[in-house]
Amino acid sequence: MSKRHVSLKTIAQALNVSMSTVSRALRNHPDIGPEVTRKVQELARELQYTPNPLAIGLLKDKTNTIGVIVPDLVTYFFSSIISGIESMANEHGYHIVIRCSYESYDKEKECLQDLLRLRVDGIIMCLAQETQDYTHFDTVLESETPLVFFDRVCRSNEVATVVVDNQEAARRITRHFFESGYRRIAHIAGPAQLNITRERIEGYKQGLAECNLPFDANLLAYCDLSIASATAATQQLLALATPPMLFSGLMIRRPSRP
Amino acid sequence: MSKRHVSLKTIAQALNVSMSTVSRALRNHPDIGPEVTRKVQELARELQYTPNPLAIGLLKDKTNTIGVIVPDLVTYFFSSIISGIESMANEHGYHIVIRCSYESYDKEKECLQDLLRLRVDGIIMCLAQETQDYTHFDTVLESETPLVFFDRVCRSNEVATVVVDNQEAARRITRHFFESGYRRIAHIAGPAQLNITRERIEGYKQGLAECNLPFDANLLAYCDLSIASATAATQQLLALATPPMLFSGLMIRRPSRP
DNA sequence: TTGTACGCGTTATCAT
DNA sequence: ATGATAACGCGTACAA
Repeated sequence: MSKRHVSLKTIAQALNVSMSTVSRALRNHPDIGPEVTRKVQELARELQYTPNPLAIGLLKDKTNTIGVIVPDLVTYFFSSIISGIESMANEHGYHIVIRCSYESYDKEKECLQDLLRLRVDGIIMCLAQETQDYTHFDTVLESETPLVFFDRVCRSNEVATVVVDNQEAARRITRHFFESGYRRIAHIAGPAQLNITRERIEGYKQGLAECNLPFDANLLAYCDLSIASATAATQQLLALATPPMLFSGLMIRRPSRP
Repeated sequence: MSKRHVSLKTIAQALNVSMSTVSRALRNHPDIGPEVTRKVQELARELQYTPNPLAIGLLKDKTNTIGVIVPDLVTYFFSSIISGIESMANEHGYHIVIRCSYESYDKEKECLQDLLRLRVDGIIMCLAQETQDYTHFDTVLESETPLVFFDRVCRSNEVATVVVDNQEAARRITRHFFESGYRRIAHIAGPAQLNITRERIEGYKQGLAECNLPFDANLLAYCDLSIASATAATQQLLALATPPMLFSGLMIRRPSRP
């Protein structure tokens, strides 16, 4: 018997009533007499009673826990996302358990298994860079544990994903510039082989087209995403006059087969 | 009955043995016959059985969970500390639940209560900037939940703390420079009213003394910790020749009354 | 060597 | 209006 925590039994014995009476009184069950209810609640407050979430979890098969796996805890991108998740989870009575894959495939598998073992009610994660094989998510799907990928995703017809919609973002920002009165809108792109680069350029062109602006290859610069090369590209464009900008938008994509 | 998870009962029924036999077989208890043990373990693997931590937690009054409260999840200082905690916790079979106080006193109290309610096995936290009153830690101490403060601390004779030992760090780095052959060692300090400033200056002077170097007021510059003012202070010192450096060391301080 | 029974804290069902 | 009991999943002291 743990004396560390007070339980229904503690209160029941102190008041010479049954545990079920205490349980109901605390939840304001109408069947319980007002006098008994008052006494029980008073003692509960005094003793700082809080229901044991383990017991409730066992009974209801629900932990109110969301598992979060990120490749890296320190990078601003991820820590800010964790911050958002924590905030939302909290607001809805959940708490989050953080795990880090360190961009490792093996570690990612381990984290995943650990979270399932914990009986988390759901998992939100970003794939590790190393991960090429996606079969370890079979276990998660079979367990029917809700799963959401963000940023780096896979198996997107089976799993809900949250990703930056690069094309839409580039399209919108291009239009935004146009609507703000600008007519020579440039774009600094990343490495040509990346998807995000292609998507953004596509959105950029789409935006231009929607605004009836011609596409001018001189206004499309490339960089390797390093600060130095971005600076160079900027200066190259500045020589042509108008400074370019690029924002990103966020889109939630639901699985096509739910 | 949850069909989501397989339990000892599931295996017991399938094999026509009792739950306790299964329980023991899985833990390689010597009392169980090798044949039965093999069968049980085989089926357990096949069914992907994992013990329910809620049940074990309830039984042992232990959750293997460490609660972590930080004022801010996004700042590098905190996210890197969380990363370290996660890593260590993990290595020792614990998982961590993250909560953020957003530098708010009320939120901090709330986080603390939530973690206690969760029955975490211990709490690691950094005080919110707003927090001036420290009585809300009474509850934690009474519950005998292990508590550790880091960086910003209070009630340090009752609670274990982990803080940067500014004085020792400044002393050591000063000696380090001396031992590396340098004889004119400067120091850039922060705002004069801060404790950390005083401590570092103290250590700096102590280091100089230990090396039999005279303290030269010209080699002590001040800044307000902003990049701009630190730059200015650096340039001021550079005019005098030797570029200064300042590192920090880490020390673990145990409560004086354990 | 294996099974039975109890307890951990809670809720829900069924009696009283 | 209140109490006894079962069930959630597990470990263990005790019985066989």
